[in-house]
Amino acid sequence: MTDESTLGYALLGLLTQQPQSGYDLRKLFVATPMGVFSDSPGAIYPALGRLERRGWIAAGPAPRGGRRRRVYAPTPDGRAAFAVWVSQSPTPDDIARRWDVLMLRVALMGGVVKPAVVDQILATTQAAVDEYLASLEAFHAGPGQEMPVLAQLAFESGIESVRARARWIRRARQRAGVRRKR
Amino acid sequence: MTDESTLGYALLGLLTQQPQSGYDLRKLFVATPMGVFSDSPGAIYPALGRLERRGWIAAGPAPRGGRRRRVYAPTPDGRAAFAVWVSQSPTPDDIARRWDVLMLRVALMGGVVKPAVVDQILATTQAAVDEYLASLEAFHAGPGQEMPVLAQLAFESGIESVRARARWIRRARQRAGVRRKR
DNA sequence: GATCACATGTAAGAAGTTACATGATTCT
DNA sequence: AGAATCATGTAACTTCTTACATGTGATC
Repeated sequence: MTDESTLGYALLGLLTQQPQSGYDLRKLFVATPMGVFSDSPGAIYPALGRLERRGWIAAGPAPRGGRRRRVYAPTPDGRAAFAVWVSQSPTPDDIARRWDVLMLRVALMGGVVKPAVVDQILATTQAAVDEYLASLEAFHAGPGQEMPVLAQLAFESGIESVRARARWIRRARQRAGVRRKR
Repeated sequence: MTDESTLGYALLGLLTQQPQSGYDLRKLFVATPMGVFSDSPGAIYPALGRLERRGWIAAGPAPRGGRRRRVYAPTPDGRAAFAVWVSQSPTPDDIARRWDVLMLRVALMGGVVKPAVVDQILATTQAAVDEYLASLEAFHAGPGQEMPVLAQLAFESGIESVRARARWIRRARQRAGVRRKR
């Protein structure tokens, strides 16, 4: 079976936090930065259909009276699949090109994996970010010098983003750790 | 006619800088952060085909002897279409969800649009980034307080990225302006 | 002469986008 | 009653991904 899409996992994670309908989910996606993973009904409803066919979510009983609504909740299989997804160790590609997906996993992993696993993932992330940053800086100091000025500037924007991530991850590990000792 | 894809414009822009083959372009995408816009032959060659059918690029004469190579160069129509694309004024969506595309435009706009247009685009970008940042901070200080700790952290990563962009754009405008006065 | 790297491409399938369709329910 | 909005979906289209196909020139 092929992998589920990022959007599918995002929906699954939100349902893990709170059973709700496709319409509710869509409102969430429109209202928050999670909308990057698409906020159109033409993506959300088919994704919910896929999750249902996989047996990862199931719709509750149809409400008697009131509007037609399908309130989905994750099945045990769905919870397990979601736990596997959020527990993935970050790959270099996650760091360099799918940071948003990694942050989605972080945002939704609370209550799903043990604090020790969260720490582990954040530690791996820190190492990978530092390494990636070093490679970008090396490029900038070396072959990057030959690029046109505007190309260099655009590249620096990328470097600054990664620097911001490197700083963030240190704070995040502290905050996540503190919470654990409560 | 529908819009060309981001990958298509990226290829067109690179060809504007330097006529070359699909293979050369692919090497570029693999070696640089431009790879985010896809670096697989299954995307690049069809994109080149589309550009050719649009009349935006044309292949030079087949080399006699040596390997089979199709060296593409932009046509006048292609140059014009590219200039239109890079000159677009940044939309809120460009700022919030397609920053990478915006940076691609910046990286490739040198020599294609007049310095005054570059300044104009960067100024618009600065205003839009500041506004977006303010909205994120308002969310963080308000409804964001109710999110789980890890979700807050992930959100803060996004805020920090945008802060980095806000700082970057100020430096970038200076550097781009200085260059102009040379 | 065999193998490797060059260079271009195609096929199947997944998933998103936009736009439209449909009906029920609540509001005025 | 009529309009707006809730809620779910479908259809056509585009483009990407992965994997494979093909042939030629260079290299050992």
